[in-house]
Amino acid sequence: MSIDFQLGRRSGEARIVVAMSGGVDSSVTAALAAQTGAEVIGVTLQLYDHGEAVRRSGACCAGQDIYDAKQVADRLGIAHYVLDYESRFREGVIDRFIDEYARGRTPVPCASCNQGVKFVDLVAFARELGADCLATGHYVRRLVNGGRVELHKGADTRRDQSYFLYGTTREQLDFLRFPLGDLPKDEVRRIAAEVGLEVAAKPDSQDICFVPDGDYAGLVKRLRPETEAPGEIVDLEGRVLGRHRGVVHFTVGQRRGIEVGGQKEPLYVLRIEPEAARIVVGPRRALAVEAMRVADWNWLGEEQRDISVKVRSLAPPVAAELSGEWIRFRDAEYGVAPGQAAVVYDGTRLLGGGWIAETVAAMQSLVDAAAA
RNA sequence: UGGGGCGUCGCCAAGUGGUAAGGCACCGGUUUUUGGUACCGGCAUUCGCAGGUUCGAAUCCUGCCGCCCCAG
Repeated sequence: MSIDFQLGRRSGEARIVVAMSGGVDSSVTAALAAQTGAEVIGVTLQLYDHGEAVRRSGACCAGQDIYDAKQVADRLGIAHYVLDYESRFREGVIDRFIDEYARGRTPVPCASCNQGVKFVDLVAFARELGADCLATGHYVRRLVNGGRVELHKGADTRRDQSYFLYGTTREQLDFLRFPLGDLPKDEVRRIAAEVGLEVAAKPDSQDICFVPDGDYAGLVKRLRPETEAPGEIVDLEGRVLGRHRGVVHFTVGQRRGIEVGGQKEPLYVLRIEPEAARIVVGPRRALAVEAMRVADWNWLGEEQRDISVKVRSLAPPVAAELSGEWIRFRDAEYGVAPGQAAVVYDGTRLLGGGWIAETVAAMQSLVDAAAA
């Protein structure tokens, strides 16, 4: 297995910085970099610390994972640094995450992490080291098309991570490399085993890395107690259907956990009103959204109206029309939650994206009735 | 305390003699580097209680308890 890092110079003279989380993917990335003959420097970010060594499988960037990264670096015979980015991670990712929930929105911490700590701070550090590129283990592809650098989905569509990387700028993209983008996951694991990496069988990371037990609500509540203020659950007509134990527990589009029974059809969260500590619920058809406004755009493409867009990491992109900061879905989309990322594609190419700021219900009459 | 109606899983609700549908909620699992969604599976040996009739009752009879409505 040999990967061309497209460095524009003989690999023996090149220097590659690899972001190493301690997982399989970034470890294989480091291995592939080392195979080119370039000087490779592994960098692991310490992003948070839950006190003692966190032996939680599926986490990253703390305790055990830092140790794992160092082991891999040792085996590969490459330099390895651990950078303390805890305060930056707290401000750029964790605090933002908490604030968003307090606003009744649903954040995507992995996206803010990539577009902040990883692709701003770490890129800057790699440049300071005089590196020719920063390589990461993300499943996305960087393609050069007629002198233009493009970001595409990973070849293994089930593993594609482009959704979380929509905020990557052109300058960052010039400097970044994603050697796993063309590989299927099992091939990456096979390489890890072949090279003899201890992490070859390590479980994939999942959930929010800085929430040790999956209880993200607990974290939010500690810093923003108002998010656990009990309140009313109302329908679109304002009828009180029940009570809830804090807006922090809800996301637009959510079905389970509302705990209101006796209905003919399931209820979904339609809207969160944090000031009133109120949750508005309704049937699935009331969840239909025909358009959304997207804020804080990052754009890598050219002028284009007909696009496809993802409003969540899973689920395939859907056809839509782009007009300014507004996106209009061709068919109604369900469960569009403010705070999530809207990521725009043309085929496999990622054109850009931003945060979902507001949505327009397809069944406007229902919303108007609620406001009256 | 005259008349009428009702009481089936947490909620709603089929079922009127043949051996307890379904929906909602809830629980578990699958999927997944966000939250969710979706999908799959689980969920009343028992029908307000106590007797009785019957080969057999949630379904028929009797009594009691509780609730609702109308009339006082």
